[in-house]
Amino acid sequence: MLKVATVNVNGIRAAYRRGMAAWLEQTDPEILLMQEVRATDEVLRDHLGGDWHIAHAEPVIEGSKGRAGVAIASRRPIKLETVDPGPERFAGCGRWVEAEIVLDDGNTLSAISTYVFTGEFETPPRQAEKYAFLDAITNRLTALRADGRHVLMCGDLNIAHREVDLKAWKANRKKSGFLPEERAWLDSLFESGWVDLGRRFGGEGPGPYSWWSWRGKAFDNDAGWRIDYQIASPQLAASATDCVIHRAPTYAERWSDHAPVVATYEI
Amino acid sequence: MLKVATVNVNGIRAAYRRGMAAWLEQTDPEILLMQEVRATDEVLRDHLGGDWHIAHAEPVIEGSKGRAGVAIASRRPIKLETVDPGPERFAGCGRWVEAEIVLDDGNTLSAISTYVFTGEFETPPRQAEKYAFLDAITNRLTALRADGRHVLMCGDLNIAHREVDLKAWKANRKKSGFLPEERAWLDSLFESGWVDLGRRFGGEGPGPYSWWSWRGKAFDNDAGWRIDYQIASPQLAASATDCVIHRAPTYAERWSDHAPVVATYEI
DNA sequence: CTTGGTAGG
DNA sequence: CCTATCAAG
Repeated sequence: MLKVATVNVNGIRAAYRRGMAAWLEQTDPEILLMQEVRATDEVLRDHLGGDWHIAHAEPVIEGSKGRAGVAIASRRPIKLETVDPGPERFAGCGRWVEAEIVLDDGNTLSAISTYVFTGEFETPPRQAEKYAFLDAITNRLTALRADGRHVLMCGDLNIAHREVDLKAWKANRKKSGFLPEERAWLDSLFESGWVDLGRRFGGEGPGPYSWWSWRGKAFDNDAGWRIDYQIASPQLAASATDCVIHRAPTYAERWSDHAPVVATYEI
Repeated sequence: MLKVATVNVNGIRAAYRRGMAAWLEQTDPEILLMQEVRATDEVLRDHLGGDWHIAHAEPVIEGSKGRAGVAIASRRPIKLETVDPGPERFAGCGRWVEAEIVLDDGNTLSAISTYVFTGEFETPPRQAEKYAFLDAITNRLTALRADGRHVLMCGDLNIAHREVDLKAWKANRKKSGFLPEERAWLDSLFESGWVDLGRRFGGEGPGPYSWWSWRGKAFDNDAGWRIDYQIASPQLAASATDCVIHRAPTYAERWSDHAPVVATYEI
C-alpha cells in the first residue's frame, strides 16, 4: 500500500507556522510532493525533520529567491533525482522535480512534483511560457512512460479541466487557468491513457476543489478551483483505491491557499 | 490643565493592530505627538478617527515611502503648521513638524514633534546628517523662543543624555546615541534654559527608559535607553506638574518598541 | 526582531 | 489577501 500526498504549501515556513505539521503527522504519507516551497534546501529540510529522503528543485535563476520551488519527500530511498522537464529554457526554474523510487514489488516509480506557470499576468506575458511548459511536460511524460515503469505526476497545474472543476466557470471562460487550449491539453493527456485520480474518485462534481483565493469569502463560499492533480500512468492508476482532497474544516484551520490531494495505491 | 503625550509609534498601523487605541482612550491627552508614523496622511487620519486636528510631516523625498513621518494630533485647533526645521537639506524629510495652538490663557504654544536621524549606520554615513539636524534644531528653537511664546519640543532624539539614561552605558560610550558630542548638544540645550521634563520628574535614575530593542530580552531585562523627550521652554516647564513614561506591563502588551512620555502642564 | 514597500501569485 | 525578500531601525 502506497499513500501519496501532494500539496502546494505556498511557503513551507508559513505552512508550518499555521499547522502543516499536525496534518502531516495525521496523514502520514509514504511520499509527500510539494509545490511553492519558497525556501532554501536547508530551510526545507529543517522544517520536514529527519526520516525523509528529499528531492528538491530550488529555483536558481536570477531574482527567483523565495519563489516557486518543488520537492518530493519520500520515506523510501530516492534512486535518482532529476530536475527540470527538459528544455534549456526551463533550466533552474524550480517547477519540476522527479524522483525514482523502488516499490515493494520491485518496480520503479517515477514520482514527479510540478508547479506549472500561472498564465494570468500581462506584463511580462506569461501565457506563452505556460504553453511551452505544458509541451515540455508532454514530451517528458512520453519519454518516462516508454520503458513501462510507473509514473505519477503530482502538482499544481494551474488548469481546471472541466466546468465541474471550478465554481465560477462561466466567469472564467476567458481567464488563464480555464482557457480552451489549456483544457484541451488535459483532454489529450487523459485520452492518451493518463488518469486523473481526483476526478476518478471525486464523483461527478461540481467540485471538489483544491484551491481557493485567500481574498474575500472565496473559501467560505467554496468558490474554488480544482487545479491540483495526481495523474497516474494506466497500470498505476488501476491500482488506486482512493483519492481525496483534504479541505480544511474552517478558514482559520487552513495552512495554505491550496488543499492536499491524497491518494492510495495498492501496489 | 494640558496633558501632552509623545510616542514613537513605529508604524501607526502596527501600533493600532497591537492595541494603541486602548492606551490612547485611557490616557486621553489633549495633544498627541507621534514619530515614525510610517503611513500616508490618509492612513494616519483613518487610524486616529475624528475629533482631532492633525499636523503631519509625511516624508516626500524619493524612496522614503513608509519611513519616518512625524505628526501632531490636537483636540484644539491648529493655527499654523510648519514642516521641516529650516535648512533646505531637510526639506520633506518627515522628521519635524510644528503646530501653533492657542492655549486657554490666550498664549500661543508651539508644539513640535521631531524624529532625529539614527546615526548608527555606516553606509551611507549618517552621523554627519544627525549633527546637521541637531544644528538645525538649535537654530529653529532659538528663533521660536524669541517672541516669548511657549515652546514644547517632543520626540525621539536618538540620544541618551547621561549615564543614568541607558542601562548599558559602558558598552555604548562609542556608539551613536551616546557619543560625547551628542550628549554635549543636550547639555548646551539644557544650559540655555530648556527643561528635560522626563528627568525632572523621573528621579535620579538609572532609568526610567523609553526605548528597548525588540531583539532578545532587552525589554524583560529593562535594558533600555531614554531617548524620547518632552523639552519645554522655561515658563512652560515651570507649569509642569508631572511627566511619566508609560512602560508596558509585559512584552506582549507593547505596541511599539518605544513607550509614550506623558506630561501635564497647569497652563 | 520588527517595520513597511514591493513583486509575485 | 497572502507569500517572501529587502532596506531600515
